[in-house]
Formats: sequence, C-alpha cells, structure tokens
Amino acid sequence: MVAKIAVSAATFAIDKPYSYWVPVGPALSPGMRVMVPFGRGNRHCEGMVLSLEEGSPEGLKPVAQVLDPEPVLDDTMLRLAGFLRERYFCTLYDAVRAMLPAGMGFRALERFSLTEDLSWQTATVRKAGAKAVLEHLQTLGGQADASHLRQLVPGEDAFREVMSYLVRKGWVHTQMDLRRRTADKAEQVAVLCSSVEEAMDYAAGRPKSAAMQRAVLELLCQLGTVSVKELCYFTGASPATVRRLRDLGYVELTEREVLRCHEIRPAQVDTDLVLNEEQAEAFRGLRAQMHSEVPGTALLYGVTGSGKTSVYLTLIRDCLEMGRTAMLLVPEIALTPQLLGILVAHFGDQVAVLHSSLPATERYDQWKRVRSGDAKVVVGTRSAVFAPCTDPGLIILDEEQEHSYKSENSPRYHAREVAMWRGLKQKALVLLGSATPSIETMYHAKEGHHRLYTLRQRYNRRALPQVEIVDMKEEVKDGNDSGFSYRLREAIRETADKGKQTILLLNRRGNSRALVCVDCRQAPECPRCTARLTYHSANERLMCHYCGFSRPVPERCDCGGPLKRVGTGTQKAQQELAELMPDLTSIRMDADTVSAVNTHEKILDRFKQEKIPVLIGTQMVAKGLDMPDVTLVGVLDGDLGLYTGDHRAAETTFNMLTQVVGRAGRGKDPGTAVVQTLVPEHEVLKLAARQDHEGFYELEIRLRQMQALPPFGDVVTVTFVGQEEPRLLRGAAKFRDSLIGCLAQPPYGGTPVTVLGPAPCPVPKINYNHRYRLTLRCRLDKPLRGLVAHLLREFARDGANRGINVFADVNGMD
DNA sequence: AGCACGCCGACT
DNA sequence: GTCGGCGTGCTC
Repeated sequence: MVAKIAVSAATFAIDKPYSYWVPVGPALSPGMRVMVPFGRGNRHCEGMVLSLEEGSPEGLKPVAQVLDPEPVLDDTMLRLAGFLRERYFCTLYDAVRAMLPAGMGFRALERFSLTEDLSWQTATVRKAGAKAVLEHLQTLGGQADASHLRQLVPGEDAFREVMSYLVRKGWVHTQMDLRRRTADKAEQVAVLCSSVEEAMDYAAGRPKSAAMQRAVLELLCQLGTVSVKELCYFTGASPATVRRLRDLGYVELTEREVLRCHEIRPAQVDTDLVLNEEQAEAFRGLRAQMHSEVPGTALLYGVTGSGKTSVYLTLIRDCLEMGRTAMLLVPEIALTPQLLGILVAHFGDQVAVLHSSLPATERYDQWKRVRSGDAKVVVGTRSAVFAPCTDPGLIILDEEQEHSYKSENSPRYHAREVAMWRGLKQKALVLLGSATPSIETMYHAKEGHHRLYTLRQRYNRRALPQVEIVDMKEEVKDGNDSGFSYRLREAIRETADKGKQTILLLNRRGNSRALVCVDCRQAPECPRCTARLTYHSANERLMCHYCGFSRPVPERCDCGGPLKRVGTGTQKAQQELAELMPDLTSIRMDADTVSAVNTHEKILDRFKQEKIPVLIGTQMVAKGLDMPDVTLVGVLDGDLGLYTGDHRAAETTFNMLTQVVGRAGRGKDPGTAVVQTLVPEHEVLKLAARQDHEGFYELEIRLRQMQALPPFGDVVTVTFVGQEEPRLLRGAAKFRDSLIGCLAQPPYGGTPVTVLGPAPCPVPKINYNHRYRLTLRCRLDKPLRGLVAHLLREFARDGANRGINVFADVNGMD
C-alpha cells in the first residue's frame, strides 16, 4: 500500500502530498496522523494520511509510526484542507493543524544513548564540549533525554552540532520518543525548593552577570510560589533563566492548568420560545431553506434588541429535531456569557463549547464530544467553524461583520468563507446574523445571493436614541481646549442629576501608557521593533507588544532629558472630567484596567450595581450587557478611525458609532448620544447619527465599486519579512516585476490587476525583521490564485531570497 | 526551513 | 588527517 501524506515539515514552496510506503501491520486509513521520515536527514515529523492506494513501495520511505487509532478527520474535512490551501496560500498541514484542537499535537522527545564503541575514552575528542557530554552520559547509565544534556553545551545550535558530531562518530545513538502534548496550555509554576537563606547565599555569591537569577530568586523568596510567566514579567528574566535555576536545584517547576473549566450556569429563562410575528416569519423562511436540498446562505438582519437569539434558538431546535447538528459561532466567547447560559438552558449537555482560552485537555474533551455525536450543538469562536460535527444542518455566524472571524496567521482564513464551504458541501444552512452587516454580506443579500430576513421591531418598541453631532473646531474657537464640549458637559450633568448613567467612548483600540521625554518629545522605542514601548506600572517596566522585549524604566531619556508618564487617552479624559465635575465619580475600562482578574464583565457589573455616574472606556465599552440606566452616550473622538487607510475604516467607524449609540436608552427612558468630531460634515458621521444603515450602505457600496474593493474585488497583500532591508526590497521588487510580467501574458492578459508597493508594513520592523508588502487589487479567481501561489513558490526557491519569508493574505484586516 | 554534501583554508 | 565555514540543492 502507498499512502499520500501531508507532511508537517514541508514549507509552502515544497508542499504537496508525499507518497510513503505502508508496511503491513497496523491498520491505516485516511484522516489518521502518522510519523514519517522526511528530508535528507530523515528527521521524523508528523503527517496526515490523505488517501491510500495500491502501488509498489519502490523508492519510497516507509511510514514510521501510526499516531491515531482511528481517523481524526473525515473525508469532508480532508477536502476542506485542500480548499484552505488553495484559497489561503497555506500548506496542507497548516490546514490540518487549524482543524484539530490545539493540544492534540505530539511532541518529539529526543533520547541519546552510548553505543558499544567506547573508543572515545582513549581517543582525543576534538569537539568542544563533546567529551563532557559523553562522560555525563556514562554517569547517567549510558542514556539520557536531550533536556538532561542540553545544559552541558550552552546554546541550542552548539548543542545540535555537538550531538550530530557524536552521532557521526558512531559513539552516540539517537532515538525519538513521542509524547502527547496534553497540558501544553498549562501554566508552569515555580516553587522555591531550597531554604530562603541558601537561595540568598547563592544569589549573593553570583557574579554581576547573573543579576537575573538573583532577581528571580529574590522574588521567589518573597512569594514562595509564582507562575513562570509572572516571574519573567516582573523580573524581566527569560524562561531560560528560570530553567537554569531549576537545573541548579533551587527551583522546582510544576504544571498547573490555567483555567478550570467554568461550569456554564443555565440561565433562568423560559425555554418555551414565543416568537413575535416578524420573528416567526423569519423562522418559517429559514426553516424551509434549511430543509431544502441546497440551503445556501441567509442574512438575518435585525437591529439590536430585535430578538435574533430567539430565531437562532428555534432554528437550532428544529435542526436537532431533523437529527442533524448545529453550530453557533460568536466573535468572542468572553462577550457572550449570557448567550452560553441561554443555550445550556435550552439544550442542556448537548452543548459543547470550543474556544482557545479553554485548557488544552478540556478543549480536547469538548472536541471528542462533538466528534462522537454526544454534543449536537457547538458554540465557539472562529476556529469552531472546523468543529468535527458529523452532519451539520445549520451554521450560524452571529455578528458576522466582526473582524475576529478573520485569522491573522496561517491559514489566514475567514470563518464566514469556511462556513459557506461547509454549508455547500454538507448541505447546511449558513445563517449570518447582524444588526450591522458587513458591506459584502449586505451586497450579496441585495443581489439575491443570500436570502434576506429583516427584523425591524425593537423589543418593547423602544425608540432609537437622539444623536447630536458637536463640532469640536467650533469649541476650540470658543476657547474650549478641553476634550469635553459644552454640550457634552451639560448632558452629563443633566443625566447625573436625573440619577441616570453615562458611557463615554474614546474610539481607539486598547491603548496603553507610554513614557515621553520632556526635552526631545521622543518615547523610548523597542530596539528590535519599530514600536514604542508601553509602560507597565505593575512591574515598573517598559514592554514591547510585538516581540515581548522588556526593560526597567530608565531614569532618563537617551538625550538626557527627564521622562514623563503620559497617561492613556481614557486616563486623561477621566482626569479632565474630574476637574470639570469634581462631584461626579467615574470608572475606567481600557487595556490598562481590564485584566484576568478585573474582567470586562466585572467592571461593567460594578458600573451597573454601584450606579457609578460615568463609565469611560475604549471600544470595549460598546459591547456587553444591557445597561437600563444608561441614557447618555458620549463619543469623545468620533472621527478617529476614519483615516486609517484600511478600506474597511468607514465601515468599522460606522458600526462602532451605531453600536455605542445604541447603548443609550435600553431601559424605559429615551436615550441621547453626543458625538464630538473635528469633521462634523463627514457623511459617515451624519449617517451614523441617523442610524441610517441603508444610507451608509448606498454610500459605501458605490465607493467600493469604483475602487474594485470587496465585494467587487479582492485585496491581496504579499508580505516579505527578513533581516536585510536592501535584499528584502530587491526581492519584493522582483516579485512585483514577475507578477506584472505574467499578468501581461495569456491567460491573464487583460485581467485588471493593480499592484502597489513594495511599501513598508504598518509596523515596519518586528524583532529585527523588516517587513515590506505588495498590495494587489484584483478579482482573485482561480487562475490568479494559481499565479500568486506559483510566484510564492518561485520566490522561496530562488537562492537570492534566502532568509526572506513571504506570505500572502486575502482581504486581511490591516 | 532543515540538512547533507562538497569544496577550501587552517590547525594539529 | 580533521575541523569549521560556507554555498548549493533536495525533500516521497
């Protein structure tokens, strides 16, 4: 038998199904993972059996080991891997990895043992460190794990070199052991295992160069038990330093699961669903569609509070009654605790939750429950679109416009596209739900590609809030240089006087604090990246978000000037508010105040329970629980986000504004929103103020059509990453030229494609690696995808591009 | 990406 | 002889 196998060690340039000979013995079928030798060195790597056929073993290497007793992927999922590869320029194994729960992988453990050839004892061993390894091996009884020998030869490369030297010499034998990577998401916890005195003695006796070891030990002496992550965070040490201390016997490392699987409490809800006329009509249409031969895709377009969830629930129930399974995808599990409760109330233990913050073992268990058919309803984030449901009849994407449905690393898939692929192949209805559908989805609905169902009625018929736009340019002219317009101050005051609450939004992503030099106005930058370091008060360090670099807060700037802390926008706004209205208390929610302990939910809960008059925050305040006492929403900088250069900027800003504005007046009292801006004449702001989705759509779709942007075309970025900037640029330019060259010839001649760049990426350097990219605007049809894939392969094969990494992203988010 | 192979200069 | 460094080419 010959097996076609997707191999994990294959890069994109050489990725294809490889043939291996299957020795008689263990039963093997497609969908099982195996270990296979690969490359000149026959290093063992993981593989996925794609198919089996008759054939001669001539010239083929044998499959070394079968890893799964039964297939972990069925035929459909294997075909899906092929689709992902073709569509998103990833390797087959990248696709396989995305489809299996993390923690299901295997880890190769290397063991070394002495051979019978003991000639090294008398011969001169020329390699530095090699003799020490041999002697250590002998004291350990002739064999040891790689981890036990590693400390003898510092540096991973040097260690590899010594070991391969010893193997070449025939003195040492190597053997691979496989271990299941179960608790890989578990947290490592360090415990001091010597006495405090001993440890401090050791630390005191160490040279200055071991300052990190000292810092680690000191912290451990104080706290006794600390997670390795925290230990590194607070001291700036690397995990290697902690491991070194373990090897020296001062510290013991144990594993602890990060999160216990929190039981989902069933919500106290009436499980008898009563739909209103609109909902019932949508349900009838969707149900008919779901039962049809080719269910296709539908859009459930319903304003906030119109009861989309009730429609989902009745549909899921109907789907289960057909004997099929259902999937419900949400943008972020953390934001939907109430939804989980409702689902469990309705479907009990038929519900499985799949998302990345579950501990690996738990995730694997949930995955198995889905695969075995015990769990018939899957709820989860992006990756749950790969849930091993046997016969899905319904795939729901709630808030389908959310960016979190697009993966940022390989495979760079969009859950909506994968859902639609599955829907087509597995005859499942794909239901996109949203109060603010993406322009693409709305277009397809209008064109009749998706069936459209609209829910217009707001629950309890609450009116939409009144929105006022305030021109901040005028305010400045009137001598108001604060971030709060007169109108907004007045509104906050009125709201507080009535005993109601206000939400203030700074339209930014989680921004954090920095240090700025008073003299040169420069902020300390990361030495490895083009990025400012952010200030963390918890450990008094400056840290880089991109590469994890950290350093203690310096006394002075490089220019000698004193450094001043610059608060976050939200912090500044809070201070300003306190000065303007000293009697009002406020609570802040941003990247700085939200943590694992002080969750987003907890802050909102406090705001609600303690009736704090004002909540100030970044985008995260726009989502979450209903706040019946909030009657005022103020947007401090409504125009920010409009000029980012991303083709979705207008859409994102519009959605953000309508969403946050909609948070005012969820209770009995009518709501008001005040949007401050420097560009009051901007059409997008005016439309958002009127909550005019139709109008915004009409405006935006015309722009998209003129520029051939989605849904009329695709934006493909090809990113080049490497250390040497000139070579990188040359490589990128060459890629562009061959692309343009190919496009001029048949079969592409005449296809309208715009190629922009190479230009630096938004973050031009990460971890000493420069980043440039080409941007293609085109209709990425099959031949063009083939061309891009071909050029990517050619690029990687060209020796001139050694050390340069390249990847393509289709309709990515930045 | 690995990894071996081949070639060359240097050191013992 | 042997080792290290580096460029080149292949991966069932």
